[in-house]
Amino acid sequence: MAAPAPSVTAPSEDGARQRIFRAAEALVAEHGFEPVSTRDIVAAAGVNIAAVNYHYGSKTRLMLEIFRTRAAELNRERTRLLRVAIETRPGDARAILRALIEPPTLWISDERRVALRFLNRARSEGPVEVRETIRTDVRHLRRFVDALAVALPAMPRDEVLWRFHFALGALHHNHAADYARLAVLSDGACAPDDRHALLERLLEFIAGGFGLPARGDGS
Amino acid sequence: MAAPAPSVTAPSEDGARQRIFRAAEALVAEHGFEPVSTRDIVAAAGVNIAAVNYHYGSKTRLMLEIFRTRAAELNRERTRLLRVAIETRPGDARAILRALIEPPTLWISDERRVALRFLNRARSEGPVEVRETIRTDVRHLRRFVDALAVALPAMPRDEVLWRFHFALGALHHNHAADYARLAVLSDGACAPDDRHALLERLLEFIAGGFGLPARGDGS
DNA sequence: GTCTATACAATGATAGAC
DNA sequence: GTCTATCATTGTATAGAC
Repeated sequence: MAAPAPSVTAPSEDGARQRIFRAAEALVAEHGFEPVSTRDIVAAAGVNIAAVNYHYGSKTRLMLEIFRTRAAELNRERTRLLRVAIETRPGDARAILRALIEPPTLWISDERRVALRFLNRARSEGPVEVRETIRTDVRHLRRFVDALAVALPAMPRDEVLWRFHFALGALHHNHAADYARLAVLSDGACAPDDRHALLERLLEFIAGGFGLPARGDGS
Repeated sequence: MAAPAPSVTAPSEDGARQRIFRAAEALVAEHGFEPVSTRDIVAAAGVNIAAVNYHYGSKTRLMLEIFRTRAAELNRERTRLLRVAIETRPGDARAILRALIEPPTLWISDERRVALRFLNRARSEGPVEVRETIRTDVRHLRRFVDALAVALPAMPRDEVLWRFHFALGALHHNHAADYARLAVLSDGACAPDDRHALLERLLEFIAGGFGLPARGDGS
């Protein structure tokens, strides 16, 4: 979050470790896990084949580290937006859902795009250990479920949880391949170019799934 | 489709080819693509290592064949239900959506469960060629989009397509891992044991996403 | 046509020298 | 910290027996 602090010992501030991280993230984001070999990564990073194991232990642990780093960044932003939503619009379930889906929809700067594509690929194609982490680490999601339960007091908690589950499905169905399929199905009419419009569409779909009335006034 | 015709030459009616198919499907359904090697498959099928290449050309082509077979079965059933829905409940968008999600939710016999788990895994973890097929072969989905457009004449076709896209996301978010995550998140309260209840929940979520009013009377 | 034994290149990982 | 050499395992290919 703060600018990189200059260090006396200069502990590989942009050393081999960082270069491996960036190269692996970029290659996997573009080509996927399966086609990217350790040798591809070290070639792009300009380091020796053994460096991956030295710095990260294994290819899988490298991928886990990238995943954890980017997922933490994403969820930090979500949590911040959730706090704002609860404070400024208490009881507004739509604002809570917006905090959930806005970061993964609006990360569109070059750097963020790469991070997002890596995260999306990791979710489905990633090594078993990454998917294991996704399955068991749900702390960040619990905050949203709790907030939704407060905002929707008439809905049983089971019901909130199920609908939240379905909402995550709709949200996660946003790989490049998913949109490519939609493009085929729509003869090119539907493309995720306008991310803000996509955000509003997705939000309205999910809000409808939660039984919220169609949006009346602004926001 | 017809019963196996007795043949004089007995052309491997339950021979190596079939055994490889079944073994691969079962192993991948249980363990996933990555951990199952060609040698695991041939060991389970009781055939030689070269048999996979002889009968299917490659491991990937074997997986493609399994995928195409099971996906065709699933989509045949969907299409049949869609036809019934259009005939008996013309203009009922909820009935159309039900035809889409019922087969992949209610395939619960032992044999169907295996086929479904394979299809779900193929969708995310599968080889690039399988995902390529999923991306480009959308004929079966087009029928549903067309039917929905007829049933929802006030909704622009773009809007139908986008909501259909989100609905597929909610529907496909039903891997074992996804439900495991929901179980963690709900402290064990939510589990997909009752598939009929799951079907109704999912249908109501998607119907809400399409802006349909909450279900009034039966069905 | 069907199956087997064997070989091959590429992969992720590791040991040990420097 | 970095490198070279080497390892077992992977998917695949081929030659030849039945």
